[in-house]
Amino acid sequence: MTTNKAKAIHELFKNLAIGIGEVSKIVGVSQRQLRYWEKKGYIKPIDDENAGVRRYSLATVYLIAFIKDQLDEGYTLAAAYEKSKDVRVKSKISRKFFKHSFSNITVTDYDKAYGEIDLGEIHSKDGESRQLKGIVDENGSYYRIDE
DNA sequence: GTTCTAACA
DNA sequence: TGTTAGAA
Repeated sequence: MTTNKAKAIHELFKNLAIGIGEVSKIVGVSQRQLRYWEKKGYIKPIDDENAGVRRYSLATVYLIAFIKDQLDEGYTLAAAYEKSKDVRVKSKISRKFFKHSFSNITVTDYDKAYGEIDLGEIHSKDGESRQLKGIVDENGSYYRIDE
């Protein structure tokens, strides 16, 4: 796939929006609740030029679904929202960390999906530089340090 | 037919 | 929070 195509699809997803009725029906949260959550500042509809109707981004729909799940598990709305913020930052940290690490994967067995992931350099106090590898092979998955 | 706000249950 | 009214 060309990067242009990938970008176009990314744009498409970014611009996807669904109305309150459908969100309510799909996620199982009443429209009343959605408007209430908005008033409390937990969710925000897409800034729409033709004001009058709420439209939610895909990301917001996922947030709504997450909050709904937490609510079903007994958390309060406030607690559910705090938790959503927590997973949001942690995901972001994860992405930032792995983004630069997973570029180098060597396949050692295509059929069995074995390989070695270059996780980057290890800077030890003795000044030595070593490579950290994530290995997936017949022994499972584990780390290995290469000289 | 859908969504809006506001108000009452 | 559900539901309903009346308007857009």
